[in-house]
Amino acid sequence: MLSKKTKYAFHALTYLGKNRDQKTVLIQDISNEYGISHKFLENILLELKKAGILGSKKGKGGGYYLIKDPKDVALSKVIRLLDGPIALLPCVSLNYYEPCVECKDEAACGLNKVMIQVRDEMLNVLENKTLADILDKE
Amino acid sequence: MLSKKTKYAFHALTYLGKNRDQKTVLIQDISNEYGISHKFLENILLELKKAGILGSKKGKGGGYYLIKDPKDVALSKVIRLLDGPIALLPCVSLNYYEPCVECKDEAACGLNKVMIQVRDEMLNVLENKTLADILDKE
DNA sequence: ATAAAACCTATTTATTTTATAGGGTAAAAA
DNA sequence: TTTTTACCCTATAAAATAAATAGGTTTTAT
Repeated sequence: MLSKKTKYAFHALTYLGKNRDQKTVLIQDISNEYGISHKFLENILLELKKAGILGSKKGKGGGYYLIKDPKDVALSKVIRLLDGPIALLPCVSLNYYEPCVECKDEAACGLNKVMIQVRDEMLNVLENKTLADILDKE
Repeated sequence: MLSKKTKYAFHALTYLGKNRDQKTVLIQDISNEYGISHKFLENILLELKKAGILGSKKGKGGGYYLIKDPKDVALSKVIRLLDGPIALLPCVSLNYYEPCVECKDEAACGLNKVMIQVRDEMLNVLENKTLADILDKE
């Protein structure tokens, strides 16, 4: 399951995507819209900014805005940023690989092979679908 | 990510599948093989038994054994049993559905639609691959 | 100057996962 | 029939992670 952090990130991105006509959007507006704690959302937006997805402007009249084209924001990127690995096992993660401690021989692990398949099927959707696809349907 | 519980369940099932020639296998043997706490594993095997995947025999010479044909144990069943939902959002879970609290209109949610796709791709593997597929590769 | 807003770091609280404890119960061997 | 063996069950504790909060700092428009 995705964490609330990731879910909130998607909500925020959706909101910002819908309001691209505005120069900036306040954290407050987004947290009001979805009933998310202001401070919690603040941390999330900061991460999205550090990742180069959002831009911001400080001071009066400031706020956040989408810096990337929605079609260039893959869903996988957002999930990895806030939640970490997409794969179901650390030993098949592309971005957060770790061997399974109890596994003697990864090459001979049947579970490993199936989970690679699952990962690839997930990525097939999550790498190709973007924020633009979400916005389309709203 | 799958929990350790689920991972251990797969290890145990693999071990039992490999040793189907024996009448029974001791918890101790499995926990030794993978370095899993005896008591923790005990709980997991019990759940697998309640779900009709394993059988057991009490008393001296007792232990656990596979009651189902490995090809009839879908990976999805094991995951749902120990971990719960496979879907990435509660609002797209087939077996553990719950609406997202912050979501006003599920039918108009773009994220919902994409996550249904992800779920279906995952299930396409996890429902069709079974314990037999894992055993094959070991 | 002042007010408004993002920025930053740390801490606390809550929840979930993992593990442990300790006995109860059934079955089989001797 | 006694004893051993190992499953069965419930409750609790410890650890890890996720979620939320706190309080100050910096920047900018007016």
